Amino acid sequence: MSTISTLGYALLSLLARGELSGYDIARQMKAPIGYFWHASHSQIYPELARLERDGYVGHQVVEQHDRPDKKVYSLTDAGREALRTWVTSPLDVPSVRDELVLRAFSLWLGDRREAAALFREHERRHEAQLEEYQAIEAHIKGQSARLPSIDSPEFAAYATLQRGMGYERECAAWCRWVAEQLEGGPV
Amino acid sequence: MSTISTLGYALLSLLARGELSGYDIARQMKAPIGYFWHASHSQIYPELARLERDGYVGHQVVEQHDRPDKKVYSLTDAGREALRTWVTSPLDVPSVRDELVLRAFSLWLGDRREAAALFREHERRHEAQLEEYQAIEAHIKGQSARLPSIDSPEFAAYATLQRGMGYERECAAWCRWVAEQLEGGPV
DNA sequence: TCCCTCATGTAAAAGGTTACATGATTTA
DNA sequence: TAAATCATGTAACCTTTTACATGAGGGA
Repeated sequence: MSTISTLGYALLSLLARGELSGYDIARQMKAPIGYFWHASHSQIYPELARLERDGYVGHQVVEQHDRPDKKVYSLTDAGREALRTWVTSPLDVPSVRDELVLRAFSLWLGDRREAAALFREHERRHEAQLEEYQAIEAHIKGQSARLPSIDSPEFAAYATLQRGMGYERECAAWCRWVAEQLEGGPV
Repeated sequence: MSTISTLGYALLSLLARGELSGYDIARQMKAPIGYFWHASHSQIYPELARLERDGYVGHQVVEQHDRPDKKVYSLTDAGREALRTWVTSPLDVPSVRDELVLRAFSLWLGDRREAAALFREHERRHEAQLEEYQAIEAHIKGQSARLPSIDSPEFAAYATLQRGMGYERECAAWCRWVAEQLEGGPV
């Protein structure tokens, strides 16, 4: 049944929660999962075709009168099984690529004020993203006092949200610390 | 003078601290900068050739008797200037790709115990990496009571180290939280 | 009338990983 | 004798980004 790329699993992950068209998937790739695995439609459409060819998904054409017809994809049993075993299979820690950290490594060469402005701006952006996540969390907590069951897709989404909040909080804190050093240091 | 890729700037960042051969750079790409921008020798050698063609670096052949001769690269004025302006130029927040978070999104499908084991293992790895960073920090702090000057390459390296520690701490904490949820939840 | 949303694709280019290729010296 | 280190490269492949391409319907 040939191997599936990580992108392929990302698509299966979304389809495991319900039927979606390629266009729907492209939209879902913005939040919350897209913050940890982004893909654009030019990657999604060919990957769906590949998954279908290999028997992991199937599709039905849904005719629409006021808008273009669409292909609605759903998981096959093989697709669901592949996804299930992938979740707990061995995984190496990923190699991170963050250009801002790379720039920090050459901070001593750049203009002090410009550098401070850059880090302050990134601090702001990470804080804005954090607030977005916190609003989603508030919405979830508003619906029920306790966390969703561990076996539910809702808990899984909540877990990725927690990671998102932790990530943004840490990025913002680091940017702030760097900016403070740049602003407070000797002239 | 044509554009430089992020990888190119990564190489310039290292050369700004001193002359290095391609082989040296490949080794440096393991720590501390490599944790935020990795590259293997098959990328490094062609990129150095490109940077030289475009006038950002130059090289001298150093003959050695007991080991192979090497090409030692150094920055040109143009290379140093390009690096300097790059540090503070506008930058979009990067899109993150983390397969473990992607897997968490499908946690509800997988075996509970296997999932807990996976997250415990990643917790351990991130903690091990954190300890490695802390050892480097201890070494730096052992040399001098106060932080290195903001204008120094040492401060810049210290700043990336801080980011590394924050990153690993946050990853480990999240993995631990997920594992605890999986282990403590109802059967 | 112009732009946005819905909807699906292809193609070219850039970036990154893995494998191929060579060869001397040192260490276990 | 086998493996690791030093040293430099190329080639094939996979992934990702950006641009090209089309077309209907709705709202400002």
